[in-house]
Amino acid sequence: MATKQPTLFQIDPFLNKFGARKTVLNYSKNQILFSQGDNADAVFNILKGKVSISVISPRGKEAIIATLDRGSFLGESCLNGQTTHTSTATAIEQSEIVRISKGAMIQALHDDPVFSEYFMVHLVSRNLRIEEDLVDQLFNSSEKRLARILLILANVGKDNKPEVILPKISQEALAEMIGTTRSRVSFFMHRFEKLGFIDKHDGLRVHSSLLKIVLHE
Amino acid sequence: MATKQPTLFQIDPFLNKFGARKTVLNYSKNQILFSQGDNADAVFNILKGKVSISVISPRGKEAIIATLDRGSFLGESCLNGQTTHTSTATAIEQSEIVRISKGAMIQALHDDPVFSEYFMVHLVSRNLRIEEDLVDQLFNSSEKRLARILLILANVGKDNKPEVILPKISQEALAEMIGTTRSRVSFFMHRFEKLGFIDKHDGLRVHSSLLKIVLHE
DNA sequence: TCAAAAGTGAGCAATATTGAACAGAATTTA
DNA sequence: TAAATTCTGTTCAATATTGCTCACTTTTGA
Repeated sequence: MATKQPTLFQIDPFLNKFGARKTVLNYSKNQILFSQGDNADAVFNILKGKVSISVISPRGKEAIIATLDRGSFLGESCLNGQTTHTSTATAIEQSEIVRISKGAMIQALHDDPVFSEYFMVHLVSRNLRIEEDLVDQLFNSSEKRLARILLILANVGKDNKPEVILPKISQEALAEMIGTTRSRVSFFMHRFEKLGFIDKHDGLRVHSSLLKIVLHE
Repeated sequence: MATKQPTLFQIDPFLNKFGARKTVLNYSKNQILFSQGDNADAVFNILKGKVSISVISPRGKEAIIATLDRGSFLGESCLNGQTTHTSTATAIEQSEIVRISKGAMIQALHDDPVFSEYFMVHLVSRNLRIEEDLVDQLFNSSEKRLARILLILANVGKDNKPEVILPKISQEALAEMIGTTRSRVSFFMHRFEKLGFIDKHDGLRVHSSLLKIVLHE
């Protein structure tokens, strides 16, 4: 039976490349890696844990535009000449992160084609994922967007079990991920529960195959 | 908001790298480069013209998720192991496009660090732009999204003129870009016109500084 | 050039969504 | 453990948005 997802290769084999121009950092839950507006002069990679990327609108509304796992890069926009961060990165659990200075990153990308490819694959898949999120927003009602994000969260484990227990997540956070209000999330969660798509005995259980119905209308 | 694109160098100096594994193609207006579902085995670069990237929902709604100019790459997702295209690329005017086979692209990225950097910058800025679009969708009403897309279109010329004439574009296309209905676009265009933010004497003129008011509420 | 096709300006009822409120449940922290 | 804080379920009126329809106008292509 499918053992663990073939983790391609992690960043570890490359780490020594960066010498002193990298730092391994520990972040506790809710600690901030960088904030919207901060100077952008380094790229980060998640060795362990999870990080959310969020944006705050001028009117104070918050949106979570990504949650990233082990292996993901953050802060790549500094490679593009961006001098400040346009989003805020927050550890959502105890995390271990390596910080690579912009210079070291550029040099490594230049010198090591294997690393460069590794990084490029990350960029391309991030691109795809954001594009999907955008399409989701363009096409779907908030009910469908909620169904979709629940399915995505349920499939992180990937084993395609019929019923998956979700890591704890607040309605508020869900609302920020799909761009709606908490009351709306509450409303639909109830509907999903009544319809048997999810249930709440020890944690939140998602019945993927049923919930998929919502997506296909 | 549309980050300034310092035209770096174009792809031209790299073109000879690809030898016979590239083709320069001519597309007429509305001709399709590839369709959603097609096999993805090449990367494209726009030498001249404009291309729109669109997605069709299961229910037949269409969304335009990007319009790309000279210098942009398309179809990069094949580098990520994607075997089929998740979107459709259509020339929106007479265009000259170079098609580079996946193999040739991977090899060039591997062999030529300068080309690799050139491509990476493209990926990162595309990422930023899509992220902005997503944030826009998450935060803003359709009125603001319309204002924003008009401002982006008006700033392609970049000279920051107070009044810019827009290349012709239908309300339908605008609706597909911002994820709303044509009637909504029609409604807001009128409002903008009444308020003096745009006007329609010879083509569509956008008064950028006024229209910006809408964004800041 | 002229008919067909595409685009536009309404208007309108049915829905969807927001945003704010409030009390009770659950969780965290001192 | 108790108080403080965060979450949740639930209202509800005010808006925003959709999805149509229909009559015009403009553009396109044979």
